[in-house]
Amino acid sequence: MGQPDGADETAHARVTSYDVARLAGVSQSAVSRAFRDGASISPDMRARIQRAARELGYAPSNIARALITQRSRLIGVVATRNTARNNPDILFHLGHQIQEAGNRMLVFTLPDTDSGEGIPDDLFAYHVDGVIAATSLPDEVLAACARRRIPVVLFNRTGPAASVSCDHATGMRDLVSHLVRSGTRTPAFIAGPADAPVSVERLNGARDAFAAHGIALDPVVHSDYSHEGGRAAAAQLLAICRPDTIVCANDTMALGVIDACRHELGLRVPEDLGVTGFDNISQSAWPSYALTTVAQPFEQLTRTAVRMLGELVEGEAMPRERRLMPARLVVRESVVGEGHSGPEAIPAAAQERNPP
Amino acid sequence: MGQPDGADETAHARVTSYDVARLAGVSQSAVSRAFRDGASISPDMRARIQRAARELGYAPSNIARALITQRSRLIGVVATRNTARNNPDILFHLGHQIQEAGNRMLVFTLPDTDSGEGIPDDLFAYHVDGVIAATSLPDEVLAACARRRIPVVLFNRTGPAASVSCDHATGMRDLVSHLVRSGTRTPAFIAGPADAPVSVERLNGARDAFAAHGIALDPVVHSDYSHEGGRAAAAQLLAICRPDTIVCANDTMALGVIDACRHELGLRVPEDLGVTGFDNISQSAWPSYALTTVAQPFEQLTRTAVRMLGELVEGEAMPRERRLMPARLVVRESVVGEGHSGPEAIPAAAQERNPP
DNA sequence: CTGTTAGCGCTTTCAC
DNA sequence: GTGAAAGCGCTAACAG
Repeated sequence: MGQPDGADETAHARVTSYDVARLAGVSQSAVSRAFRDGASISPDMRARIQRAARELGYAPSNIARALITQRSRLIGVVATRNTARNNPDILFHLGHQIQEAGNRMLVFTLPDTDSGEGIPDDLFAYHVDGVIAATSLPDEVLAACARRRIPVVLFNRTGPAASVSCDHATGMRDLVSHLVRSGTRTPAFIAGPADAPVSVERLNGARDAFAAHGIALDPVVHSDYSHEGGRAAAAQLLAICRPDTIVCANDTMALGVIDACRHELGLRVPEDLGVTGFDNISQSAWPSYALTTVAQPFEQLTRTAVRMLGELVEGEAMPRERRLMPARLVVRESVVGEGHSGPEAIPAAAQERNPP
Repeated sequence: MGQPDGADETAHARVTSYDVARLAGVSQSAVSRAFRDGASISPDMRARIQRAARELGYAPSNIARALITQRSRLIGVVATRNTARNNPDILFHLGHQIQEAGNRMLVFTLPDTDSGEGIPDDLFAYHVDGVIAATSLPDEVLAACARRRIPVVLFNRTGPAASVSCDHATGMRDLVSHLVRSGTRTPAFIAGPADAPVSVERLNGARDAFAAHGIALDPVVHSDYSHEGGRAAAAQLLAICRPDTIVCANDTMALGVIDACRHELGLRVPEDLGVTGFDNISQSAWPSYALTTVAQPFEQLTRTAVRMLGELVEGEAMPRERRLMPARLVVRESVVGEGHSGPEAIPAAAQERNPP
């Protein structure tokens, strides 16, 4: 029960531009103009209308506006649970930057298994102005978007649409160079799901880079990007061979590998085995792990994706341009330092130090 | 002219119900009915219309529908970066469950500092049917929603609206009971930001629970929920006193405390010092930490929030009901086990493992 | 600069 | 069960 809590009990139906117009004694179009910048309206009238609007608590309806304008100011973002779990910042940054551009983020979450067949109808139902896909969308969905002139930016994957990706291959090459200089000769690889484009790129990047040094990357086992998956893969791998370094397709698995080594397999990292990751998630910097990895420039990636989509919506960009953002090697202590090897490696607090 | 297949260059304007009606040789209202369940329409006609629609690639417009129906099927979700970072699953689960109910999640991200004054206009602009707020919304915003009959569910906080929260107090009481049984006598607390409702509840819960055992919780220091913040707070705390257990307001800080102890302060956990968290994020289960904590039932919380909001939208629920979901104690190894002699047994400055 | 008119794509009475 | 007409709240084209 309780008292009516301060809020007005009268059932206000939605306040419309018409109501404001009446109160201000002007036409509806005047109200419309008062709420759009660059419309031709006298400052005087605008002020009067704004006052009336405030009095009534009026805010223009984007829904009605979308209907006539053919611009909803809605950006569809398609993501899977993996995206949310492994790179939580991505969704936040996307939302934030979409907002800064004056739009709103409409989220389409897919279970990791779902291929996304079902979403296009909903995408169209809400008249999204554009789509950012952090999931591999089926080609038919992409084609349907193209047919309706809805621009799509693929995030960290490629396909028949524009895309923004981290340059995984180059990042891997830098990492591998570092590893080889540090003495790695018998590397193994723990990949993500076999159909994850990002994992494939990283695996191929690593394999090619090692090959360029005359080193074979073997064995390669697949896992699921998770900590538990990394642990299991490490156990499986180390039961059949003894690599000097395990290169992982992402940080989360690498942390699982380190935990498996230390807590189950009785192996020291980095003395007995080097471990590397990819992403540079925040946990990798924690001193318990100090994971050597490759940083994805998340914020730059999302910013570029949002900007690119904006340009596409305005018709200012090529519909299939690919933008690659550089990755950055982050050397910490999960592999022995350069020129050293084995148990006598220097305590590597020195490694992460920035040159003056 | 236009072939029906994908690579058509003709700029298809939006396919409308009118187009479908013409192709099927029926009225627009028939098309409308064909796409709403429970409308009175013959199965025969529905089939014919669906076929025509498929041929044209027609999907009904939720935007236009919203205008007439006064139901946008849009749910606004307000979150800060903290939410995204510390509990990434929340956003995913919310999105997923909102979808299952046939709606879509429109995300409003706020910088951690922003109070959210600016968002209500946008909320109204998109005619959201309801709002889930994982941030403390100013009372005026809540009042504005109430005036417009837009139901709001507060997530893990209370205020003049319905709410769904984890029962932090009871969770803390269970944790404290466990700690006291395990020998804790001189606990300290690391809280989150002083104005974070969740942190306040957990702090008060801990303080009251310890008081019931005749134990004072002291000192209490505030930090920022982050790993780095936890590390810093631990250093600060242990410089001035030597508690036997540090209770943290969330897991992330607790992990920072553990890292600080082991890697900077030369203290063993749990032998020299017990550490506990709250949330049960995935990292807490990792063997490097094995953090004793209290699990928030994230999925249940989000599910309840979504369902409750649905009921509110349908007018089936009390507008200010509060639902509390039970937390669950998760005992791992970051505090000494029951029946073992507590940390008092160990001389304070005894251990020196990792000299700085 | 301002008002009038038409209509975005849909659902809804209301007749039939 | 089906169709005709009216209009959701707004902006765009055109007069004035």
